[in-house]
Amino acid sequence: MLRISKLTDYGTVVLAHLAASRSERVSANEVAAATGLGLPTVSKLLKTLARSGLVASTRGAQGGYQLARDAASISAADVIDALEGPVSITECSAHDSHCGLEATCSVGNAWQRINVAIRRALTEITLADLLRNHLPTPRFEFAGTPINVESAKHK
Amino acid sequence: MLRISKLTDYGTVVLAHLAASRSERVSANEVAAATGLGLPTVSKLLKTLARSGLVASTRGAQGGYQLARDAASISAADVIDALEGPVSITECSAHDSHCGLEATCSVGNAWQRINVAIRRALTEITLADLLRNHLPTPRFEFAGTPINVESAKHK
DNA sequence: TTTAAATAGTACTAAAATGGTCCTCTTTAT
DNA sequence: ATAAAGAGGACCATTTTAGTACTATTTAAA
Repeated sequence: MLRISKLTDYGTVVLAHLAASRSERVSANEVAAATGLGLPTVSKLLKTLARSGLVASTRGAQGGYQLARDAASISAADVIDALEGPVSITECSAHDSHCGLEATCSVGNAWQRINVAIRRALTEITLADLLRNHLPTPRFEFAGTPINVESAKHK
Repeated sequence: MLRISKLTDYGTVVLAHLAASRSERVSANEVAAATGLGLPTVSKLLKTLARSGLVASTRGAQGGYQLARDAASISAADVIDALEGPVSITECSAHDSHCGLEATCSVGNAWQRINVAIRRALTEITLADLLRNHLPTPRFEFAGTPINVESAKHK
């Protein structure tokens, strides 16, 4: 449910690597090698992240990428926005015939509010948080069945 | 970003209609007519919702559906779980070669925490909330550009 | 007891999103 | 000049999603 795309997930990994290489310029190649992701994929991600201003790029030989701002001021919401675009939680195909006059629009409104709530949560977590994560991994219930965090984590 | 599927959205509409028809048994046909959604789609949704226990079904002539419990005790999280299954926010294709020893796993952990936060938000909003929604529709910024709520709502 | 109105379950198909790769162009240090 | 980078697309395969259809089962009512 409500999952972010694999690309966004990878994007976080890439950004985390940049954050770890404190302000030193890193090439896409190096990032790929360090993270184990494919070069074309990493390259694509970095290009997108550069276009949306999260990383700064330097072209030419000895070029590369670095975080455009401090890791503490890049939120999870920023990353998602950059890689998945500002699409709202509901899409609403909006065929004119659909959605009579009843409770329907109310529902749309409610999803918007949910959206705001989620967004707040995403804004509160920064890249810096992602790095200092020697917190105990919380075990939590998910739809009744407990999720095995191991299998959900990057291996 | 982070959007729920159209089906889940429709599911909410369907549930809202059931909630509005206070405990009277409603057939899939009636729901379809009332909401403007296609009968096969509504039918499929109701079957799924029944299987996951959110609605109770009665078979045979004069049969139909009704909410299994009070609208106030059905959360948005319940609806999403029922219609999209308990998939975590990150999928993590987990090819063994990927994800070196570095910051990667940290990232996974962080997404899990984000997941918890989102889940809390989703659990706090109930079907009952979805119904009493004559709240002013909030206009809010989304990734810099203000979202036109009209186009995001059901039309 | 037959019939028709319903749901249950599942399979299938078309369309859209996603992930991943590749190619060409531009920039720049050496 | 050359080679090492990034910029920007185009492209295709795979998966997901949405929607439909079909068959079986249940049950109220004629």
